[in-house]
Amino acid sequence: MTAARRNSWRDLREEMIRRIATRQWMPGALIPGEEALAAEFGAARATVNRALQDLARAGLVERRRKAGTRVALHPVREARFVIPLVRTEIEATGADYSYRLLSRAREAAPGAVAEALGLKQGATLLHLACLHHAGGKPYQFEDRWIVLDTVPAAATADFSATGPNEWLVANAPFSRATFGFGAAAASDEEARHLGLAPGTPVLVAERRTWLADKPVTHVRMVHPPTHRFETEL
Amino acid sequence: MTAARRNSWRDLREEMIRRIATRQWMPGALIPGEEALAAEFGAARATVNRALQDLARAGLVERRRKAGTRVALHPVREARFVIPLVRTEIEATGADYSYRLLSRAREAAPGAVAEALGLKQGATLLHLACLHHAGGKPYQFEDRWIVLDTVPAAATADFSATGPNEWLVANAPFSRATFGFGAAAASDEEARHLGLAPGTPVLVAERRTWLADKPVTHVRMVHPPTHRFETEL
DNA sequence: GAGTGGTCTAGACCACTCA
DNA sequence: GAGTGGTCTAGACCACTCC
Repeated sequence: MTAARRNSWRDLREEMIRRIATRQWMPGALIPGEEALAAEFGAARATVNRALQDLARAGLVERRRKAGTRVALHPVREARFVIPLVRTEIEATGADYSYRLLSRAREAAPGAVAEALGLKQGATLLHLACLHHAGGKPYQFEDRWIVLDTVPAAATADFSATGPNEWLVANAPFSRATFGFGAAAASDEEARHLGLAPGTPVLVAERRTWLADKPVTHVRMVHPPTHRFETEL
Repeated sequence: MTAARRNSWRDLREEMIRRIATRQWMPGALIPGEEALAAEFGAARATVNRALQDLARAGLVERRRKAGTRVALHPVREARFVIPLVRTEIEATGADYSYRLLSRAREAAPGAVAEALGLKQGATLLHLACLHHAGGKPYQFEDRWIVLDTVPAAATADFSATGPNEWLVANAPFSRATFGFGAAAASDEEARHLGLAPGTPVLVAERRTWLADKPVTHVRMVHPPTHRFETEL
């Protein structure tokens, strides 16, 4: 067949993006309803709907029942970062990966950690400090807290060979997670392990997970300032 | 079955997540095909498909034609950050927003900027420095380069009242973008405008956009170390 | 109340990939 | 070649909002 059957939802989406980019559909303007577009493109309404939903997810249009669909005034495009395992991430670059467990103990969670996980102050958690190397150079310092009430098996798990990271993804499912980035000055401990001067700027990523409202883990991942999280939109 | 009319694709997704979380569907295991699930849930295959596609997008399962759908071994969940306009972002918190243009000039792009955009070294771009305040306190220092060959209208645009940010989203569509996070020590200029001591750790976000292979803009957004990019997965 | 998007169904064909 | 996901269609009803 020829151009006739080129009406996949991706084709529709592409055409809609073109109309928005060329300002044939002006920012803030109402665009035709799904029924009208379906008629124009010679497609089913479900197909038009799929294309429009994708544009809405990308932030190019805003949709409201009864009000209709309009081109977003401020295209709020989203950045999607994939957060792989450290090991996977490093091996993907072709560099050698090595892991070392620095310490392991049951300790009272610091106030900030307890608060982030919604635990009462002073709760006792499993605390691990780990170091990940890429190509022989320090790559990430991992400061992890695991809630043993939620993941009792972690108490007897062996984290000396593989990181808690990998153990958890295989043994502790979660239903909700938060993720955040920030910058900070390296603490003495972080600086020592990463081979930096104390106070050096470091990139900090934090992740917390829950399984059905029960906190699972909190991890603070510290990277040298040369590190970049990059993504394509 | 429970067969009330509560078989929306979200309900199916929730049940599937539960099965993965309870390891009723083990990591790496093949799960039933769409047809079988549709029969079991008493739903149309399209509905099952919608739920499964959503799980795949979230990284919980991996799908391949003929091979079927299996629970992801390493739940490579992705973090999605919405990158709104600074103004929108600040106003959403209820704080007052104010903007100031610090400088504007045509200059040769620094090597790093030219390289990131794929321009030849020494290309002349429009260079803007701006400062965004939230609630009277410095929030973001914006160091922007605009490619006038791609966006000639920027040469005569007035950036004294509203930021290049807002002007660009309304006047310069793009088809590709990259986004990245990193940590750095504040330069003297950045520190001065953000009210920090030089060398203080700052969170740096960079964004570059292209319109059909022609570079549009490069922006470096510098935040005080108190700043956090947070997201829910 | 009425209009628009959100979703479900049933059936069909296609496209990819594995054996 | 055959099995599985990917997508399209046509029709229907529902849910939310705006007037």
